[in-house]
Formats: sequence, structure tokens, C-alpha cells
Amino acid sequence: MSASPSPSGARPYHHGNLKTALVEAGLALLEERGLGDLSLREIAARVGVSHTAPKNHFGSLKGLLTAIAAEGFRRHAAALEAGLKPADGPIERLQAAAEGYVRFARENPALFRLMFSGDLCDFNDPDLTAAASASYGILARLAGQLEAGPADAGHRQTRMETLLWSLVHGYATLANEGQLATGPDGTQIQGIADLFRHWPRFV
Amino acid sequence: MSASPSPSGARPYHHGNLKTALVEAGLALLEERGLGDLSLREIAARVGVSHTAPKNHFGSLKGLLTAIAAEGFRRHAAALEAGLKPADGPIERLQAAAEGYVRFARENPALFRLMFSGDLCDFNDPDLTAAASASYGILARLAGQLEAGPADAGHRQTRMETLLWSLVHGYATLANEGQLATGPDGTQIQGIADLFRHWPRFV
DNA sequence: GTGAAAAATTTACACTGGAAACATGAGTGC
DNA sequence: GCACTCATGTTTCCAGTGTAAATTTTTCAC
Repeated sequence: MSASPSPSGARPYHHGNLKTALVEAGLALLEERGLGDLSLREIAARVGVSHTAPKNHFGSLKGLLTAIAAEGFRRHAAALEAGLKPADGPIERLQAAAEGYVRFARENPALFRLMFSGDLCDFNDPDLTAAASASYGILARLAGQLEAGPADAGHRQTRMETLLWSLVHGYATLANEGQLATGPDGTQIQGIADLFRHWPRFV
Repeated sequence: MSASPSPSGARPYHHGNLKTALVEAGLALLEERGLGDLSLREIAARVGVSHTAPKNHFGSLKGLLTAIAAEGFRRHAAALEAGLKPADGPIERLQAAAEGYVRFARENPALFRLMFSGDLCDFNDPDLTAAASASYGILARLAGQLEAGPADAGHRQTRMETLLWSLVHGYATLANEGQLATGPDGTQIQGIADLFRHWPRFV
């Protein structure tokens, strides 16, 4: 006869919801240790479980990182929509989404890098692709509202989508790596929204 | 009495130019194995040297990766200037540089990721910062030729520089991670130069 | 109850980067 | 010529990583 079923003190053999606990611990450790020093063993220790336990739920480290990245994309989508006011015009809404994109990257640098790491995650995983597509769809919808003519139905990805995504993602990435000039308070000299407010004309 | 000084067959105890040999081997292995699976031991083995030998020249793995990234930036600068014809106008030259930027990223994906990895390299290293600055200077100079008024002397980084660099870098990064839609031949549906040729007007 | 399957553990293995002690050889001063 | 110095490599060892296999524990269906 072991300890009683679940009074405080005795940890049960089965965790209960190890899957979500591992993802949350991974998200926390990701920002504490950084992407490079994140380890499967440390995540498992944080949850209080042996280092091989995650295999039952995620298969391998890559599977766990994929699940973490998927949760990252869900939060990313929320950050994109955070400042989106329906009353605003398309350009104001675009600026708000861009600021959300950058803010998310700056507040979760390691997670952001993981999400776009390419080989650390399994981009064939349905959960991850669904979350990433949902996040991308927000930006794509905003791009569509800025297009001149009718929707470019023949393309899987319009020119406006490619332009906006590249610009915002590049800005977020460079800011994250510390490559953009910053003022004394640590924020970028050129804000992302300013780039839209003072849009140049080449042609 | 050991073997004669340097006839073929007997490898001398001292390599001679191990430093550059390690960088070259690292560059080759980087694209073969990918950034994630690159190992100091394998680079050393490739050169035919013990895995602790690099420490004398680079201190640690980070030091070696920093040297590799510096060489990457030198090649990156060359790729930027490759298609730059003095006779062309500023916009044509910008398009050519952008295409060089993207082509370099696509042809050296692992090296490109290393160069902008942030924590794998030591961005306080004088060699690396000099090479990176030189590469950035090419883009900055092109941006300056596109500015409307006189040079924005008060800023360390002008709005045009930030805009162009973010756009081109984001495009290259996303293309590299396979996030941009591609046609049947593997090239992007929306070429980087097309983004400039069909530049939108927001305001 | 009993048996099957899920969930977690223990153990072992190949691999990594780094530290320390030692070996080798090139170069310099005499 | 010769010893001394020091940069350059090697050997050995260590802590840490992710994964695989065999084993134990628990839950759940019948």
C-alpha cells in the first residue's frame, strides 16, 4: 500500500498533464537560459521528472521544441492582434500589427528565434503549421486591404504580403540580434511604425 | 631521427597554417552538416588535428565560429558588390545589391544563419565587427544615394538604411527558412527585385 | 479480478566542448 | 654548436547532452 492517492506531499507516479507542463517549463527556461543553452534534461528536471519521460509525449527533443514553437505562434498571433482597432484605417491597423510583431520578438527573443529556426522545429507538424498559418493570416489579411486592385487570386502569396512580411520580420530579427541602432533607453532610433509613416517613393 | 622535414607522407608535428585551415574546413563542413550538427571535433578531424588544437588559435568554439563568420561577411560584401555596375542608376544598383544579398543567403544558408545567430559569435571581436561593418556600409551607401534631402547627419542609422536592410534581410531570412512561396523550380514567386520595381505607395 | 497498454524510471551509450598535464619542435641568444 | 623559451599539438579526463532499451509502476477496459 503506497501513500494515499493525492494528498499533498507524495508525488504520484504519473504526472497527470506532463505534456503541457513540459511546454510551459520549456517556455520559461527558454528565456532564462537562451536558445543555445536549453536542454531537454533541464526541462524535465524543472518539472520533476526523469529526462527520458518527454519521449513518451514528444518523441524527441525536436518534438518538444516543435510544441513550444506552436504555442509561441499562438501567442505571436495574439500580439499581432493586440493593438488592432476595427475603427482604424488599413494603414493604422498595419502599423499596430507591425508594432505587435516587433514587441513580441523583443519580449521573447529566444522563443522568436526558435519559431523561425528552421531546423530545430518540425515544420511538417500539423499543430505547428496551423498555428504559424493563423499568425501569418493576420498579416496577409492586412496586406490584402492595402492592395490596389482586386485580390491577386493567381498567387499563393501576393507581392504585398511578401513585402510587408519581409520588412517586419527583418526588422524584428535585426532588432533582436542587436543590429539596429538604439537610443539611450534601449529602444530603436527608427521605430517600425515610422518606416510606414515616412514611406519613400522609388519609382 | 624522424622522417625527413617535409617530403610527402610524413605530416609534420606543427601544421603551419592551422588557423586558416580550420576556418576553411569549418566553412566547408558548415554547409555539409548544417549549423546545428557542426562540431569542433569534426572540424579538427577534417584538418587532421586533435580536437583541442583549435584552442591555441581561437580559444573556444565560439572563437572559431567568430572567425568563420568574419570570413562569411567578407564574402557577403563581395556578393553585394558582384552585380553593381557604376553606370546604373541608384535604383538599379540597389536592386542588384539586394539580389546579391539574397543569392548569398540562398547559396550559403548555414553560414548566413551563423553570421546572424547573435549568440554563437562574439560580436565584440574586432575582425568580425570590421567585416560586418564593411558589408553593411555597402548597403548604407546605396541607401544614402536614395535619400531625398541631404544626409541625415544627426542619426547613426537613417530611416532609409533601416528600411532597406530590414526588407532585404527579412526576405533573405524567410527565403532561407523556406517560408516564402516558391514556384516549381524552387525560386521565389516574388523576386526581391520585383518588390522594388512595383513599389507601393501607402501615404 | 485480470490483462493490456500507457507512463515513467533506470541504465547504458556515443557524442560534445573544455581543462589540465605533457610532448614536440621552431626560433633566439650566446 | 647549444641550451632555453615558448608557441603549437597531443593525450587524457571530465561534466554534460540526447537517445535507445529494458524495467517498473499505474491506469483503464473488459
